[in-house]
Amino acid sequence: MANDPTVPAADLARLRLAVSRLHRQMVQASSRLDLTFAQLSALARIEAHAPIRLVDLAARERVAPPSMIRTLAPLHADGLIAKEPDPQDRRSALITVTAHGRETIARIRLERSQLLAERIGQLTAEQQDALLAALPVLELLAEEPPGGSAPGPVN
Amino acid sequence: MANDPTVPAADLARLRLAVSRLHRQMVQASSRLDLTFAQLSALARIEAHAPIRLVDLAARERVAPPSMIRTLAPLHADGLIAKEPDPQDRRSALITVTAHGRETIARIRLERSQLLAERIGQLTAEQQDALLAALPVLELLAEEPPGGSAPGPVN
DNA sequence: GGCAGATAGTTAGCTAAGAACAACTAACTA
DNA sequence: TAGTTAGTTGTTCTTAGCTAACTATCTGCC
Repeated sequence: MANDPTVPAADLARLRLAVSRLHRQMVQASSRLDLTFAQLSALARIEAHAPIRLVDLAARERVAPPSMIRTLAPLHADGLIAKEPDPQDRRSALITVTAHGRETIARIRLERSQLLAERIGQLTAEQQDALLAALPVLELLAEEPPGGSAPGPVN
Repeated sequence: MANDPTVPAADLARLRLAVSRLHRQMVQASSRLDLTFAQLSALARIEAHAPIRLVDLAARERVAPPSMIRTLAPLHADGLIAKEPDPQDRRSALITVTAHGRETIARIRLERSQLLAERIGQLTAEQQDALLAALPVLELLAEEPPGGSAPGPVN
């Protein structure tokens, strides 16, 4: 099933540990005033796939629909996203990012990346390159379904 | 303060998103039966710095002492760690990993890495190399203090 | 045409992880 | 002896998810 195990288990453990510690650090560093990580992730997903229905969004984020509702509620209340009626199906709404939402995403990304930018800026050029080279791979791992089979239409 | 900004803000945002999504995926994939991420992180830290006092461990993990106590309680109850009296200071205890603890860490790392291993095994050799090359950089980012100044003695 | 079952969105209530602060005891230190 | 430090307990909070149950709508079929 798997290829030759070029990556030993010890390195996988290191990767797991680094990711979870990095995440904790990001959580601790983020002010409690703006969007949570679940909200940012959902927002980015909406931006990438808009207009998208709630169930599809929930499926892509791999959470149950009620969880997605809770995640989106503050975004909707603050006008970062909008729900338009689906002409094909009056039960569902098509979710989009508003102009205000796009501005907010851009602003928050800048703010949040400040600290990380400073620390990455102090890495050597080689280390920065290694990070950038691995970025698409990390994104691939982060996106891909743990289940394996296709989760739904590509949209 | 920072070097030339070789890494643009957009990539930082991608990195942040990838890390948080990866973390969520790992959380979802882990069975609820064994150690949590905070526990694994603390355990790895103890392993690396044993014998270590609770306050120092808490400082290294960047949490308050009560949080660390709560994290360690099940580990102590299950005999994964041991506390020896500090001959220098009868208030404090020196925390170490027991043999049972070491076995458990090894076993859990193997189990948890199973899924990740399969998915990484399906990456191309170039992608695997990129990941491995970035691993030390990720660890550096994960370890380094967000504050900047030295947090305490090296051991 | 009309009904049975499936599906979209939602609300209510619950759980777990992870962390915080306040306050306490015991021990150390100046 | 007074103040500080190490460990601990009680209590609370936030984030992020879940299931169950409900309404409204859609769809397939007889």
